[in-house]
Amino acid sequence: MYIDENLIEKLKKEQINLSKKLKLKDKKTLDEIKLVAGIDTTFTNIWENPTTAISCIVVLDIEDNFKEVEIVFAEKIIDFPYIPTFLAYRELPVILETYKKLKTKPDAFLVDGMGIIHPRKMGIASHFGVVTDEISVGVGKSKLVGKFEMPENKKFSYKPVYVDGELRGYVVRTKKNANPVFVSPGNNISVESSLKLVLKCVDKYKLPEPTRRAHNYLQKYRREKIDKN
DNA sequence: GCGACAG
DNA sequence: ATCTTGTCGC
Repeated sequence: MYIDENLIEKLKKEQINLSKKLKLKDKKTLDEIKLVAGIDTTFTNIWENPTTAISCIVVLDIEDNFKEVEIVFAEKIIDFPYIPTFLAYRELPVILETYKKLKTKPDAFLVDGMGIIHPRKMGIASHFGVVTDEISVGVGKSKLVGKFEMPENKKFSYKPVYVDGELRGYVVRTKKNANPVFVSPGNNISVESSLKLVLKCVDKYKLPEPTRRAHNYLQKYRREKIDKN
């Protein structure tokens, strides 16, 4: 699919409209959030377009040693390239298909990528949250936009991230000697609570458990699929 | 004008 | 995001 400047402008307007539906207040208190889902996406071949996207959602009970409650996958052929600030247009379609397969109703979703740490507050976690009206949080592994200082090299230290002079999220050191992750609200949650929720989901590794497991299951799924062909 | 730019 | 084993360092 070829993207011209007109389409980009149209999508920008769409993001701005969607951002008006954002709710950055806590829909639930932290104590009410027990089932947390992690969402991740991979591709069979990232160089070709169209290509097959595979998505996984893992639901964990964070009050029961991150016990796995449900795991679902979905595949979908996608034909939209990766363009910074428009990630949702590439990955959201598969994610929504996966989301439809869930039998359980998680209290919140951790999406890999940004929430409101985005030029128009419409990172993929926010886009997902607005479309589904779920509680969502963005957890990204690298910077998209924003001004911040590096947190100290100590587990759980963090620094604020500002975009347009506004506090949009935090850079968080989830593990010592590992690069920090970028945490921001997707939808239906505040900046402060999104940080606290992610901290509650961190175990021994850099990535919060829901996201980490979704990622691991995807790698397994992907290589088994490729072995067959 | 130039560099930066989630996955 | 993916191709890939061992290896160096905290």
